[in-house]
Amino acid sequence: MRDAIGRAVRRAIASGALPGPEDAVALDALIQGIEVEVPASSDHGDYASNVAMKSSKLLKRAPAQIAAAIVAELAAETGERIHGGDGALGPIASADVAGPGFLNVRLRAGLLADLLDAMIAAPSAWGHLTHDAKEKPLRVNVEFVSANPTGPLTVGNARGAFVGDLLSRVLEAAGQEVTREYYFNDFGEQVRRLGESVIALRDGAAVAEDGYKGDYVAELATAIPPEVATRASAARASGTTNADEDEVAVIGKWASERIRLGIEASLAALGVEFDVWRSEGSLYTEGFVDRAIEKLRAAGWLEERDGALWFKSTAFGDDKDRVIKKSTGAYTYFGSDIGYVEEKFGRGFDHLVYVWGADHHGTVARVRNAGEALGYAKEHMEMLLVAWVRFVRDGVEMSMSKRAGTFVTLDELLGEIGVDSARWFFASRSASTAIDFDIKAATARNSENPVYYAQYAHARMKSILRKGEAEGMKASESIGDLLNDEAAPDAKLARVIVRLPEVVEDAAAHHETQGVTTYATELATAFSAFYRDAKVVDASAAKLSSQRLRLVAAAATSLAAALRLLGISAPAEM
RNA sequence: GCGCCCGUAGCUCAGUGGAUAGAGCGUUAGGUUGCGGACCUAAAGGUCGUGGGUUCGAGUCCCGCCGGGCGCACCA
Repeated sequence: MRDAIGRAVRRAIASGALPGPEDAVALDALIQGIEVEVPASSDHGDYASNVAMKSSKLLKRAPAQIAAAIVAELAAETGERIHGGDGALGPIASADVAGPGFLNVRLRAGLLADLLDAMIAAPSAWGHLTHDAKEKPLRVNVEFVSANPTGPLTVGNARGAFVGDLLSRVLEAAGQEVTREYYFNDFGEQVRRLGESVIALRDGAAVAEDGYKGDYVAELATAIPPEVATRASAARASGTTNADEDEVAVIGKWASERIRLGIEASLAALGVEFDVWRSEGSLYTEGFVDRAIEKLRAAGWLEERDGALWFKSTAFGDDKDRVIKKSTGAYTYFGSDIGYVEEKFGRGFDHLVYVWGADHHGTVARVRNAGEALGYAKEHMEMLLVAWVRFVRDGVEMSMSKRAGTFVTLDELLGEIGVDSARWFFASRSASTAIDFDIKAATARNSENPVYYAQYAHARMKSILRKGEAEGMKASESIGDLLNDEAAPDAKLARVIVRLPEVVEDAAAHHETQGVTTYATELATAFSAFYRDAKVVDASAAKLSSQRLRLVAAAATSLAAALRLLGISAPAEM
């Protein structure tokens, strides 16, 4: 639709109906940015655009005049294909000018039927945007969770896990090639502290003040396999002072890998699976950090000061310069981050997304600055900051202290509320908003919880299809004339069904999934209204029944596709 | 003090500079002989924190203020 209007604008200018602008670049930007929306009231047509008002200044004509010229061109438009469909789709039925210059467009009734038929012909592709085959898909790296494996994931990690996975799914649906990546620290202070804590408990000693004290540490202490214990005692006997080889290192490394496997299992239970697990240590052993530093040094972005190595981040607008290598000779996390940027782009990604907790916002500027200094464009390094979640039960905030041992693990939470509920909850809220998660409301298996509303509608659609089958009815081969009456319940439902591709496009463009949950709810609501007003399985009206069975099948396909996009199950029965 | 995020209905939250600001829950009043009542219809409920500005048009963009969250290390 956007394209159709854009072409109409260009043709109107080419034909002299509208004056050409002096600024061709501005015209391109205008056409690129044409906004098309589904009006709140159907009196305003199926689609509306404000392009005439937007372009008024640039084209030096009154909005109404511009809109009229576009309408004339649209009337001539034929063979328009929208929604990325392959079929030969019909033209726009009518377009008119309203109010201060809104362009209101109505689709030919047959178009809706064509769209539905095309969709049913390829149900598995529904909700996935098609692309020009010549166009190479964007390669995107989405790094998320990335919690260090020194303890099980807690509910605090839940939002990042879902947000990252949901974003990945939406980008994939939009035709991008996504790599899901988990970055973790398998060496250094935290892992040593973990090793020390496990050793202390193994030996019946007290855990140090800054050590890890959760129950899982005690379990680790009793689960050290013989092979690891042998290596540990050998390391101790050798009396080595090498922090990479001593007993603490051996035990710490084993414990953290074991925890990491537990994390992997927890995430898999949420339907979150990673393509790449990248350890921080490997960035050093494989030389990425050194190479990145040499690259920065050669470009003049480094400076020795007070015995430490600094990156001149202020040259890129940061508040202060940042240390890469401390005067002790040890690298900072920032050093790893720099090596990692180099490593990721080296793998050929076009775009990097980091899903970080809101507490990381202080590091956004420095990492992007370093990326720019390494020669990569800032706009290809995107940090998605995920806001805090307060977990609330009966109106009381649950305390979440690792030190006090009162934290709730992700496994516990999901055991209580279910993956579908949790996914819906996070998908329906924007990542940047701090939210309250009411565990009681999320647990309720009733109308308080919108995810069940959508799933219920799907189960009922499937139930109708089963009933039709049981009565020997078959869905018709095409939707036929079922949708000719625009005011009938059938056409109303169909208009909602076909909107999914636009919803996916918007979600991918904005990196937000709320639109998908809204769509699922709207489709479920539209189906409820249809269900109330139209009888599907009716032995006395065979043709109508078979057409409606086809319509219901299309509704089920679209609702299931929307839910699948969110990683939520679409049950046939509940 | 500086920076980032946020403030929308009683509650939890949507809202792409556009037409009458929406949804779910909660409240109130109704509905089902027909395929799943985990349902449907309707009503009440809003100075979009606040004061300016930009714009033909601002919940949306800009500035100030108020309130909340999170950061401001040669920590990890």
